[in-house]
Amino acid sequence: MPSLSLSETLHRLVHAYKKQLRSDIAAQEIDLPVTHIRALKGVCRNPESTAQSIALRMQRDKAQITRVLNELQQGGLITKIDNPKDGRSQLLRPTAEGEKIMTQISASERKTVARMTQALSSAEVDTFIKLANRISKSVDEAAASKSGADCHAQKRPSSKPKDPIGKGAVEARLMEANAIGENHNE
Amino acid sequence: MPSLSLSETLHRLVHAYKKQLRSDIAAQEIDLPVTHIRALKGVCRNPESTAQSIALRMQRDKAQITRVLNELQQGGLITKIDNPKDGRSQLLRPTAEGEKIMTQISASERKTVARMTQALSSAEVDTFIKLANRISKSVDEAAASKSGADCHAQKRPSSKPKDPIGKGAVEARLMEANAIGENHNE
DNA sequence: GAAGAATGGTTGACACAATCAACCAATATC
DNA sequence: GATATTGGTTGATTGTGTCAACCATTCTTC
Repeated sequence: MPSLSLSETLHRLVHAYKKQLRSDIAAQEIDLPVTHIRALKGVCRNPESTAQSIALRMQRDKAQITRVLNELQQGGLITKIDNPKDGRSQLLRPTAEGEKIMTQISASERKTVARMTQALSSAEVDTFIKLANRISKSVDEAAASKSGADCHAQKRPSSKPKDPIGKGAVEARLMEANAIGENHNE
Repeated sequence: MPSLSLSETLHRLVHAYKKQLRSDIAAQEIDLPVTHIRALKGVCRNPESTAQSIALRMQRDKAQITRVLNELQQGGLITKIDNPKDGRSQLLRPTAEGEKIMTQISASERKTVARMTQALSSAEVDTFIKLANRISKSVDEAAASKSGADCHAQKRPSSKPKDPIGKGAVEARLMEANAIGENHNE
């Protein structure tokens, strides 16, 4: 069993990452919690975002997202405009200030990612991301099919798409958070 | 199919993992937060553990560890016995109850890890862990080398600026030595 | 062997993160 | 039109992480 330290590995990794990112962000005099940053990033990536779409994308509780978005709005980083298609929701747009902050954040994150991956080749980073995503996917599927099913069979809908990736694009993709405007759960 | 950024990948991964683990743990009617579980694990693994050694191993603040350990003690899962070698510290030992719980937790964790890695070969898991550890190490080293230059601490007396959006350059100073060189691979 | 630094541990305070339940208003469905 | 559903909000609560102040013991050094 070579995998007993997987959980420790994960905790350490994320702890190190968050700390580093916060440090890099703070160094730019941007004082935003990580969750806010992620949400802002989501808003900037997709001009049609709503609270719901952000919550879905981040896989977080909508209550949490609501609060984060309201704080971003209060801080003047995003605006909400009434959704003409649905009176219940508002479309989220970054303000000029929000775009500016986003630019700085992106720089910080690039820096963070560069530090994290400095000891790895592009191919290794690529491998890591692929493996991590496969792990996440397994967990999500296990959770989705948890009730009742004896689930000794894999719920994988069909063949696992191999997701071919050009090796040259690895660095770029590190920052391309959201190619996921498309929903990714079938 | 979407290839996420490294940061999103990490967030999703850990979120998925924690959720799954909590679910598996709860299924055994064990009501312990993840951090408590990790601490208990640390105590069980090393019969000579102290609060300090646990904090170091988990790379967490000693204040947090103190509280977790006290709660574990209150819950009757561990005991503290005076350290004959050092009047300041106590050695931590699991109680019989603690050992029992630990056994159940281990089973849950094995299950969780099995789910997470069901789509991976053991070689891939191994690769993943190694890459993750190298990343963590890079971050730790970056943090360690950075501290000591700038970083003037700043305290915030009282007010509750529930508006985190602002500027207020709050420096995140890192002290916390590392000594993470320990390789524990079982 | 006493002054002072360093260490192990505790406590208070607080910010961030996550989750659940109740709820309102607009939509959709019938 | 009654009803269920959905997007979003709010309150409450728990967990997680961090900093600072502090006490007692131990170590250092003179």
